[in-house]
Amino acid sequence: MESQRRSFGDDTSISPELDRLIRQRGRDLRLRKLDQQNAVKIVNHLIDSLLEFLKNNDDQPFFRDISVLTSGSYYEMVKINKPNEFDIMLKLKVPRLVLSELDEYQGLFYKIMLSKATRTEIQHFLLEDDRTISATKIKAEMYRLVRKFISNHFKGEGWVIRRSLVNSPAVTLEFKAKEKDDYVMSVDIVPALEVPQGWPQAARAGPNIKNWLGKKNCRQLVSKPVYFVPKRPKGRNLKDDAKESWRISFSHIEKEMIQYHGNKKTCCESYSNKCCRKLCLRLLKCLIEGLKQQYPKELESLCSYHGKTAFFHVLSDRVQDSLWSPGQLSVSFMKVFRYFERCAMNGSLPHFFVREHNLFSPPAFPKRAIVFLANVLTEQRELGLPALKAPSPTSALVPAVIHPISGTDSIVASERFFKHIYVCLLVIIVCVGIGCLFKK
DNA sequence: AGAAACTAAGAGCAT
DNA sequence: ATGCTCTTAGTTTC
Repeated sequence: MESQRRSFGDDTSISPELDRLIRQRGRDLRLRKLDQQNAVKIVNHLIDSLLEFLKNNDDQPFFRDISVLTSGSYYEMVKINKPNEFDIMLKLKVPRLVLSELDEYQGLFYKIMLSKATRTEIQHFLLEDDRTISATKIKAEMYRLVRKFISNHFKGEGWVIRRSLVNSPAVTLEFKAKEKDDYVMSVDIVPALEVPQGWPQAARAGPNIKNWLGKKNCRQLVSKPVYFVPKRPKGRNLKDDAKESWRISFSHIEKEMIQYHGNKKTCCESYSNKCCRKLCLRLLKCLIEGLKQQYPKELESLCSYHGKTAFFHVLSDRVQDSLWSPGQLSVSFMKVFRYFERCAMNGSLPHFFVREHNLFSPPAFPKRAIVFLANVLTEQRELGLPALKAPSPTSALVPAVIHPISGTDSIVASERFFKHIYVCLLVIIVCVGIGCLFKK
């Protein structure tokens, strides 16, 4: 009995050293105010100018009527180490839409059509049927506009547009300071369609937050619109619909849940009722980054969104504010960690809003990677979380942006590119070889 | 549309 | 280390 409790979910066994490590690391992860000031000056200038450019641009009226939705960890206030990644969603005004879920993707990817024919500006972004909104066309135009903006207004100011990746919804801008090579920032700009007319069927049940945030807040959140970003599922040989597909995004809901995270309204209102929920998420993000750095190949499909999702599941189950008091930091973090570990062991991490979609299912997350992750997490726990110790401040500057919406590491695509080259070379060599044989 | 009010969190200082 | 205030950035509201 005793030993069984120890091997499952027993959190009483946190050693003083582990407790100290968790607290120390939690402090180190803070963003320095000076870094923030420097970053914000540059990034806000960029975003303000980009908005002005888009609102006044003459050649693409559809992108004139936009509004900004800041998202991602910086704007959720859970960014760790350095303020070097910013996520901006640009909401595009669209007429009434009809969504149809793509089979095989359990409610995450959709084909989006206009509910009736239109003569508004969106007509240039439709497929031949004059109804279906083309994700690739919208993304390509976003890219073209951002590139035009940079070359017209930001020449030589340190901003470079990153090569577009087929699986990412974002146009990514990178900032490199001239003097300091190591100073890198990135801004992801993601076009998004707003769908105010209720959540799609797959998410209709709503997130499991009634006990945690209360029925009233739940109703409020569920009455908000959902967004769709131009992202196609992973994999080769996609069907035509999948190539033009949109992925549902709950970034704005996630941001709100992180902001109003308490069971009681008074949570984090003053000193006396501070809680450690956000800190737990930061620590989990740190651990994930550390592991990805240590095993980049094996954990290629792992991203911070998996951690965030697990975190939400724990919050919705462990609702009492008192359980999350700062004094309970290490206990709380280990609860989150153990849940994440169990998800990996079971190969099951349901999307928080689209519950039938398992984020730990192949092909997006290969079986091998799940098994590897489960083993690595167990090992981490047994060794006292060495991955938290890894000094990552410099590594955080390596421009491997994990996008919360895209949920994939941007580096993946470039690796695939090189694989293609290898394969091509191999084929050529074999052909030449065969040719030589025949000559003989 | 822009200013004011409000919130969160880092910094600094005292204990 | 912990408690508290001040400052700044982001958001909301009018």
